[in-house]
Amino acid sequence: MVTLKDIAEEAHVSLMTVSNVVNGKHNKVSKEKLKEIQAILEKHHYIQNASARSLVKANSNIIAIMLRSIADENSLSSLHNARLVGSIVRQVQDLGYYAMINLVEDCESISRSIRTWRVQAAIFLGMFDDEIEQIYELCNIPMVFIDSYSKIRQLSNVGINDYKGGQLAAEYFIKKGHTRLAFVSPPNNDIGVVQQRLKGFTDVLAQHGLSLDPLHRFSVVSEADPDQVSQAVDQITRVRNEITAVFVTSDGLAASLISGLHRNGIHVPRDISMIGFDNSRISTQIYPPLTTISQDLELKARLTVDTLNHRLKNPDASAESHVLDVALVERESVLDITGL
Amino acid sequence: MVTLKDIAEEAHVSLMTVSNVVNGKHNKVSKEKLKEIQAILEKHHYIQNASARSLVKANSNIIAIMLRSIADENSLSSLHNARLVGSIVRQVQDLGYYAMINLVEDCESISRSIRTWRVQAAIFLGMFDDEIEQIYELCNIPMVFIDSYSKIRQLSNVGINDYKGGQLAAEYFIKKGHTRLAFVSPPNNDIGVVQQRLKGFTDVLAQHGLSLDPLHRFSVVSEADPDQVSQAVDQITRVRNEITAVFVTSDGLAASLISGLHRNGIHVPRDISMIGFDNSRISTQIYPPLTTISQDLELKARLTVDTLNHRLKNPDASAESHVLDVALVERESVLDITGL
DNA sequence: CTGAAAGCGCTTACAG
DNA sequence: CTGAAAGCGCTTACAG
Repeated sequence: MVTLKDIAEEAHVSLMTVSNVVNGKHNKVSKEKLKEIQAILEKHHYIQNASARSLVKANSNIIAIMLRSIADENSLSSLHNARLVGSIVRQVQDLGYYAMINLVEDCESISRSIRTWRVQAAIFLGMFDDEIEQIYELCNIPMVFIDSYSKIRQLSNVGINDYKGGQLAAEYFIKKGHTRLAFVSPPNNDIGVVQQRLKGFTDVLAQHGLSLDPLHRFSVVSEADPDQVSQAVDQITRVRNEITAVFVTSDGLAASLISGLHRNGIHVPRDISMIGFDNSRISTQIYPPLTTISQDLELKARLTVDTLNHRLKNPDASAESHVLDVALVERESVLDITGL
Repeated sequence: MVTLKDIAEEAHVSLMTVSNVVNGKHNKVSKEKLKEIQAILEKHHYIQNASARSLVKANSNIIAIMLRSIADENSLSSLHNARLVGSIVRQVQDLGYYAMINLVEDCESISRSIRTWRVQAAIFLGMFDDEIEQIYELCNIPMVFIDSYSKIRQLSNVGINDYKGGQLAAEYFIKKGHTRLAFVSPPNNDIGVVQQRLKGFTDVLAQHGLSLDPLHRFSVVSEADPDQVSQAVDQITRVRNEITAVFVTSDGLAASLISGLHRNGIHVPRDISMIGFDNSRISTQIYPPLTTISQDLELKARLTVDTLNHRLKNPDASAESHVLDVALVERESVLDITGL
């Protein structure tokens, strides 16, 4: 592997001069030497040793993507996470950083990999709100949490208006004549996103003198687990005559429910209407196409990485948060029953 | 940040002794000192500086995952890639390596990131066969290509029996009475996987005195692009009376086609039968549930990382390749028309 | 079992 | 504009 020293010898200059060329400090080098050194660099395909640079500069240009890993579940099997991570990696790379990806189970492992690599900034996906404070105190690097509802003030968060998402779903159902509703989500005890969507949903119901029967709230721990899904399908089937519409917090889960219900002879939207969340690709791959609450994942990824980049370039910059808008995308999974 | 030196001073021993403790060379340290040093290490939450270690050992414990990035497409928006990458990251991490993820557009960028970080091993997804030789000569580290059909002998590849997948689809269609068939895939000029599936498919047809009309082969460059998909839907719609069944090389694309055809009044399997590929989750989220060729992505990920790990632990080990089996999973997207 | 020396490849800070 | 010195935090190779 060619080093600065090798190049310096061949160019009959000091190592420092080559370093200046490599690092673009061209004003510190005479025009002739610059050209000559660049040619030699090119000829030998010189590539900087990131470890050496990282060691002396005490930073690494690595941005870590931390994915909470839940038991055996594949963290990238969710449509939302997969697309988001794909997009984040692209942004990270486009800004000249390296993307390291970590599946994390506890705070200890987060801090270990941040510190061992002197990771410069970190992005957190799927963390529980109560862990965030702990993480935040662990390492003093710029961090952005995605979709968190932690109460810590100094924290950068990029999320969406989940509350509005819930509102939109409820308003749309009501507009279409639905008053007996159900709600399906991951268990919401520790997930702010779910709590907010639920709150937006029930607040609108309340404004219309309606309410969500606790018996019509169903939870699915892992939407990748067929048993969990079919259990939810059975629960909905059992109350089919008590409800006319279901709000589901992810399109993937909604799709699974629709196909499960179909097997039980319950057709969407004929027998039950449904609204999903995310506007994932699957919402147009199924029949009926799914009415859903859309969010802009590319923008989410871009704001996340831009925020970190900004803070890395301006150490004094304070933490900033972003709340992205959501919108209802009308398709065909909700039946208009106002006429009935 | 606490260093070996700090620990050494506090323990009144040399830096070397602490290093031996940290690296588990416990036989080189007396029992008493060992305990004492471990306690101090623990107390200060010592974490090794990976850059320093990497610099002197000329390796990094980083395994790079190289994803071919195609224009604007999100490389993780494909169900297959997302799940595979999720699984690979888990395996990499479980074996004590770090996962760096790179979207690559050209060979240059591959070599740059491998060399700058002294990446120890690399995994390639979605590479074109003709680039592989070039990549292979670029860096002398263990590499595994996934789903490649490069002719280079020394190369480690982990793939599936695509040819058999094609055979299974054709045999099943024929068994169900289908003789006028279509084939939908990405453009297959440079993708071995597609070529093999097609060859398996047409070879079986030939054995039965049948053939695939070139006019019934459709290609979709990016299944994430709605325009591309609806173009394929229109093409199929136009020949609907000439065919009774379609073999599609991915479940995601099959799902999109089914829903697109549905909008054109063509129902699967009533009007057209369909077989997909991968047995992705979506195959059971749609209606009708998709008959498909299944492959084991978890195993694929495990073999990939195990192969690399083996070669890293045994520098003399030669490149090994794996071809995983596939199987047809029967669901409801193929109509039995033998009686008609 | 223990440690002093040299060096991995680079940058910072300084002197010319 | 140019370069000699020191050091980032660690490991290897060797001497005791």
